[in-house]
Order: sequence, then C-alpha cells, then structure tokens
Amino acid sequence: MRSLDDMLALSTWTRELPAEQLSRVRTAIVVREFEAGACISRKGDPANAWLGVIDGLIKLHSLSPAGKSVTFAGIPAGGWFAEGSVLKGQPFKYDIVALRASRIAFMPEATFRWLLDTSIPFNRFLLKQLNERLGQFIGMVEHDRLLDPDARVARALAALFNPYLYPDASPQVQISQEELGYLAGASRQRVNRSLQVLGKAGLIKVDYGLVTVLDLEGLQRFGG
Amino acid sequence: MRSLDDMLALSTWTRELPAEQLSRVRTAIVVREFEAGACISRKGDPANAWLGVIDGLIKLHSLSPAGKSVTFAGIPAGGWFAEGSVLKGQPFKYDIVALRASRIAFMPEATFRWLLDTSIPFNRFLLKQLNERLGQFIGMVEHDRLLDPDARVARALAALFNPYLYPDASPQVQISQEELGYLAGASRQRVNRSLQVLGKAGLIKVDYGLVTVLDLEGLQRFGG
DNA sequence: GGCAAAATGTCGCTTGACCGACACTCCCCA
DNA sequence: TGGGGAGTGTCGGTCAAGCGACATTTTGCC
Repeated sequence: MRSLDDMLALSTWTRELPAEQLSRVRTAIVVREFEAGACISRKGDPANAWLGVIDGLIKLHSLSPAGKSVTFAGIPAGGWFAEGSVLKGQPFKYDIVALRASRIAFMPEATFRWLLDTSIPFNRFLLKQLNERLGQFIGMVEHDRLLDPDARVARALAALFNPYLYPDASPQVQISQEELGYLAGASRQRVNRSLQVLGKAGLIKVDYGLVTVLDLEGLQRFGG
Repeated sequence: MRSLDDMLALSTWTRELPAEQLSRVRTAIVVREFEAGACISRKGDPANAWLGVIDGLIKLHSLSPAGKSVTFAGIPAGGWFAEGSVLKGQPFKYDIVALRASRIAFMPEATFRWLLDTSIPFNRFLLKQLNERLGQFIGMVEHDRLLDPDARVARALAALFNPYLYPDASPQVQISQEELGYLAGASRQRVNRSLQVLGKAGLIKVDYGLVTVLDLEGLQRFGG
C-alpha cells in the first residue's frame, strides 16, 4: 500500500463507480504526509474532508480533563474514516494523530457530498461501513465490560485487522505497548503482561515496537 | 405514546414518506405485547424484523460466560432499533428484553428492505440513525474509560433521553438501580451512591423504581 | 390489612488494576 | 560507534470498585 492509486484500487467503494466519476474524485483528493506523532486534526476542528490512510498508522484519540487517554480506533493503511463527523456536519470529537510517518488522502467535503448525492453504490458502502464500525464499538463496550485485560488486548489487536474496514494484507502492526494500552483500555504494564500471555498462547509474536498476528481467529475468540 | 399510529406519527422517518407507501408499511407492521422481564429476541436469533418500541422500555443486553451482564442500550417508547443486524443479514448479537410491560412494533425484513430499495428519505434516515447510534457508542467507550462511576451513571441516564433517537417527551424513566448499573457499567451498590450524588446536585429526582430527570444538559455535562 | 417479592440503603472485605519507580534493551543517527 | 531517547520488563504500594451480606422500604396483590 504505497500510492493513492494503489489504495483506491483496494477500496471497495471505488469498485462500482463509473470511470468518469472515479477520475473526478481522484483529482479532487489531496495527499499530505505526516511524521510520527504529528497531529492530523484536533478535537473541535471542522470536519471538512473524508480521510483515508494510504500508508502508515493513525489513531482516533481523546484526552480527558484529568489527563487520561483513550484511543477509539487505530486505523492502518487502507482505512477510510471520519464519515461520521462529515455526515453530521459537526466538528471532530477526537484528535487524529499519526502514530508513525503516514500518508493521508483528503477527500474534500464537497466531493464527499457529491458522491453521496449521486452514487447509490457509495451510499450503500457508507451504510455498510457505518454499520461495521458500529459493530466494532458495540464490541468495544462489551469487551471493556465483560472481559479481562488479556482478552481485551487480544480483541483490540484483532480490531486493527478488520478485513472489511482495512483491506490490507499485512499481518504486522508497528505500535508501542503504551498505544495498545490506550486502545485496549489498560495500562502499559498490564498490556505488557497480556502480550506475553498471548505470545505464549501462540496467537502473536512480539518484537520491539512490533506485533505480528499469527492467528487472527484465535485472537478474536480469546478468553470469552 | 400509546398506539402504533401515535408512534408512527412521531417517528421522523415517516414524515417524508408518501401516503401510499406509509399505508403499505403500516399494514405490514405487526404489534406484539410483552410482559416485564419477557425476552423479545435472543442472541443468535435471526434478525428478520426492524423493531420499534410503542410503549414500555426494552434493553439490548448481553451476558458473559462468566455470568456478568452488559446493557448496550435502553430503548424507551419512540425508539426504533435493530437496523444494524437486519442490514447485515446477521443474527442478533445481543438479547432483547422487556424491562417493563411493553408493546413492540415488528416491521418485517421484507418491508424494511423494500423501503431501503425505494425510498431515498428512508436511506437518509437510516444513515443518520446509524451515525447517531455510533456517536452514542463512541461516547460509551469514552465515558467508560475516562469518567468516574458518578459521571458514567449521569451519561447513561442522559442517553435514555436522546431526543433524536427517542422522540418522546416524558422526563421520567421507570428502571431499577440494578438495570442502571448494567447500562452504566457499575454495580448496583455503586449506582445507588451515584444516584444520591446526582440527586443532591439537583440533576435528578430518585423515587422507588423511578428516576425523573430535572436537568438533562447538566446530566450530559456532569463530571467531565 | 398483610404477605411476598422486588427494590433500596449501607457496611466491610477482597481483589486486581493503576501508577510510580527503576533497570534494561533496542534503535537511530550524529 | 557511542550516546540519547524511545520502548520494554518487573516490582510493590495504593486505592477504589466489586461483591456478599443483611436490614429496611416499597409495591402489588390476594
């Protein structure tokens, strides 16, 4: 997943778009680069573009007044996001931060709305994507409430490899244990223990700043 | 909110539907009654209808293997739900339980899909409703992770009065503290303390099996 | 009116996650 | 190639939520 064209080719919503419409969209999209740790957009900023991750890894993230962090979702290469805020016409409710050097596609709101108004397939795609994401968040609430930290870490990892939302083939993700903690709702130290458990169970392989998924099905099922 | 027709009149998605289409929908809908505690549908059952709460209160609920409960959402009179499962064509991922004696409208899947295929306004409505619900669940994850139990109880209560999802005017909800615990992710005993705090803050009034909201804005803002 | 069931209010113990602390390892790059 | 910063592994104290327990209150219903 390197170029915008590669990404568009992999995105399901481009499949049923007529060539003419696709090329109009293609030229409207702006690509920007961000280095690791850079802020792509802040909570409260106007949501005036639909965003796609061409390369890298970003997170949707919120910081409480008390200084605690949550990460709502990590979005790897291949993922499109922020349709919710654009649809509502409301500012972002979270920060968007690059976890690594990343290349981001910006589809301007006007183009997004034009697609919404003219393309039935695009509407269908959005309905499915929103629904899929809703499923992920329902899952997060369920897992937060019912599962122990080991299982939560397993599900949080698995969610990074949702084949529908993120049609990328790589079984690896380059992410620190602290960031995994923000994703799974556990402290860095607790995540460390959980990764050891998952590693010994043969579900993942842990390296410095890198997790390799060996058994995605197993991760999704782990501990409950 | 007593009769099916009252409810349809209050539902936003009926507003822009042509009279002919609405009457076809109206005749397809089946109304069933459930007593308090009755199970409307179980996890794993096929999702072959879109559901509306004409009267009463129901919950979407899941039970872990370890015996712990989560309630994903409480849905009061005026709410329509389960579009996610019907859209996916997948069985329910949660139990649907009547918390009180309730009257439920069942719109058959075929009718639902027919609306989806023929009515642009209905598609718009669904997109907005899914998006709204997604916002609620993102909020739940955020609150679960960042806020203390008092504030979580406040938000869980406020969520029952979302004016977009549940266009009903009553400021009261008849629900036990134990059920509020399942909604807020706290134990019954902890909810009890939280309700006293919120009561003393003048945001709610607590009676036996009944909570009256005095300040919805205040509840939504409480503690964070 | 009175009984049973449901709901509420309160206590204290237990438990496990959080968090600070610190040593160590790994990577990048000057 | 070596120094600094980021990331990892591990310990133990602290603290708050969960939970069992039990008394009390309220309601519905015969």
